[in-house]
Amino acid sequence: MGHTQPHGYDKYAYEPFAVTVDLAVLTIRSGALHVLLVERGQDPYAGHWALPGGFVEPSESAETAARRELAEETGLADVTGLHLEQLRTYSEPDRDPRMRVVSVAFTALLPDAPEPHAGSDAARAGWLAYDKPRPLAFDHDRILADAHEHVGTQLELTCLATAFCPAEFTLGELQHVYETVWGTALDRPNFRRKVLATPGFVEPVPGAARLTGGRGKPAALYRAGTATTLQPPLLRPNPEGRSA
Amino acid sequence: MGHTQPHGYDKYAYEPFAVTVDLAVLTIRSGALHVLLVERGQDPYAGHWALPGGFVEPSESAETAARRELAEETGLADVTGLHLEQLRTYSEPDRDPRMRVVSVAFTALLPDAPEPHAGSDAARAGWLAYDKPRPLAFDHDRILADAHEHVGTQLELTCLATAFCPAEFTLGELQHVYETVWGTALDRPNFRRKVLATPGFVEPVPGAARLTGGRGKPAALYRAGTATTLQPPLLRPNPEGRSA
DNA sequence: TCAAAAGTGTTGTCCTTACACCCATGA
DNA sequence: TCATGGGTGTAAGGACAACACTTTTGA
Repeated sequence: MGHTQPHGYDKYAYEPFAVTVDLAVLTIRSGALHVLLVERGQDPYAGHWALPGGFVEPSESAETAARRELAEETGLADVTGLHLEQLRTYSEPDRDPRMRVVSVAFTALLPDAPEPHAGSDAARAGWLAYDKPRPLAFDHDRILADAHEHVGTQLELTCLATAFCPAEFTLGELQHVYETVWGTALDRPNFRRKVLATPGFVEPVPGAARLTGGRGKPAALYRAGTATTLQPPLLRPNPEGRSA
Repeated sequence: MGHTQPHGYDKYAYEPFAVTVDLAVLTIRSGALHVLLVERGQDPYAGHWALPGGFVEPSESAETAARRELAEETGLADVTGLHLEQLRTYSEPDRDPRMRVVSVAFTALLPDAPEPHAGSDAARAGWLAYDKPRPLAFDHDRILADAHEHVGTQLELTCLATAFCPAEFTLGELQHVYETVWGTALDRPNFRRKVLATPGFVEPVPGAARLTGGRGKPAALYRAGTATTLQPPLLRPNPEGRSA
């Protein structure tokens, strides 16, 4: 911004850039990772699934636009508290065949999954299992993969996992978040100790317990704590590469 | 991209967005962290220091534009191998008083510091000590702070530190990178063991040694290895918050 | 009484830390 | 011979992995 300006201040000297947001909205449904997708109603990629998103309006920041789109697509009344995080920006010149589109991608994590409504441009909208619905329109496969990788890394380093859980949750549910996103099983005793040993990760709800699935011993309930970072980190069992 | 399009395909229906890149180019000079800055020649912020950057051209991705700007600003002939990483995108509507500018910010790390040339729009360009030159123009203070934080976190998790070093370096120099970016002292024996115990972090240059500053025992030389991630991470001594 | 899920205990291994100490070089 | 920086050794403490085991519920 404000640097070398090839042709002075003529705002229309160049082919304009469109700026959009794309949202990788993740949730856990019936024990599996799901992603919010819309089915495109028009070309290009008519009939393909795509990430929800839309244009940044003149008075908005990308973050504001993302939150507005999230509210519109999920039908959630209050998205102010939801975890929304910028992923990265995709700007390859040919990523949209119609014109030059630069897209700021976000990840959002939801505790449970209200049914979405289809927007103006979309034929359908819904939660689809993470593994299934490829290929997506445009470069959305890559964006979604980047989002998954990013969330996986964030689980190692931060207390983000609680964003997938409702206000009160059991440690088993929290562990299930990790196992679902990472695709690996964790040792329950060790996970439990690690979480409880991290100050501010979770705080107990006194006296409360929940019967989980009707089977087994009732589990104590916890709320998300105030801490944001995990020190030391909670590393994935499979020592596989991280990008970031 | 390709989602709800309020007014069809009229590319000029809206006030256009300008898309730029901003570069936080960091290096270590005489033992201190330095950042590449340009002094603005025109309003707004004439006479203020700012991060180098410029417009993304119609045929470029943001990454390509960033690499081009880096080459132009530093005068380096070959920037293909240099470490360049997308930081995040800044899109607040009022961040440039002239028009709507969305900027994709990058971090770049350089081993040594060739003197930069001032560009067309800039009065001067140069390496300034990281702590000194505030406030910068626009929201560049925040971008620079985010870049610093990001690099600090990357040093914990990846083998990125070698990007600050020349092709052959001593372990003392590598340790100095950590100490400079983090602002903390590290225990030399432990640092040494940690680095050497990580396969692919560094590889020894057989038989080579360098007299460091003319004083002390000559140090063995190492080259950057092929590994990219640190497993397990090399945590900062001061357990202070990370953002991400 | 059994299956299922929560929760506790224990042990060995690895990593980290905080040191003490020796080595090679220039002044 | 001293200051300076490189390099090795070591013992204590913490974190983690693996596993056995107990508890509490519904069927």
